[in-house]
Amino acid sequence: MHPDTQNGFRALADPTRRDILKRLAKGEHTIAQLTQHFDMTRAAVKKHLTVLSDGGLITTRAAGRERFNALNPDGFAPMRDWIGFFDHFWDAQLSYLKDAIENNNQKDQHND
Amino acid sequence: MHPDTQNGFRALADPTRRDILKRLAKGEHTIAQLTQHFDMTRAAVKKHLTVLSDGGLITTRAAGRERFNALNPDGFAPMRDWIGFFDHFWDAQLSYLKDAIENNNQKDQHND
DNA sequence: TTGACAGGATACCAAACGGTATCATAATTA
DNA sequence: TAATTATGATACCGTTTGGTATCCTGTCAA
Repeated sequence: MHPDTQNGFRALADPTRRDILKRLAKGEHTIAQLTQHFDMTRAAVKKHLTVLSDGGLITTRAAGRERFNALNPDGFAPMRDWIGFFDHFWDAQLSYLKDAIENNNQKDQHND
Repeated sequence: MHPDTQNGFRALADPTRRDILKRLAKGEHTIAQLTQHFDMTRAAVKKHLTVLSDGGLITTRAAGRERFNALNPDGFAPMRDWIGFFDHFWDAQLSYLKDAIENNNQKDQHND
């Protein structure tokens, strides 16, 4: 369905990258700005940004020698949809639980 | 917030594991049954099931010498919630777009 | 009780991953 | 122009990961 599901989930699997996304949610950041918040080199942050870009979760806007990285909210759709598939099973489990409770009420009468 | 976010996202980052979850959505499976559908050994499938279990996405029920693996729909909540945080920014982008369109309508009047 | 069958555990391997160090390039600025 | 600044690219390194092969344990059936 969504071709970027794999790259998207891969991008979300690392805590540093999830942290980067949360920071980008507050606004655009250059690599240098992001690096200030992490205990790693600029090159390492750059690698994370590449993975996030491959996953379609961020976009980059060049301005002079700076490159502003920004959130791409649309990029979350494949993962949101994939996980959403299982919402149905959560509902199913709920109704199963409801049935179980009702059955228990009946079963209580003959102590089973 | 959710302690299992890391293990959950890690579990979802592999296509074989996502495939396993889709198959478990159809009902319980033993390791041997799952292995039939994949081009890998039972030991490899077992490793994937361990990762899925660490992520809280499946549960296991023992019956004799068989062990039935089942979906744990509740386990998806941490990832669903984490991604859900960014729904707000999608809305924000939409309203930004709406504003941009409205501004463009005004701007059209002086061709800017 | 002895096989056969389902699964667990571990050692091992190649590839991918997260990170650093280093060098190269383009754009500001003194 | 020369120095500085912001970034990109790449080689390299230790660890993790996905996979196999192998052996061990527990359960069912002759």
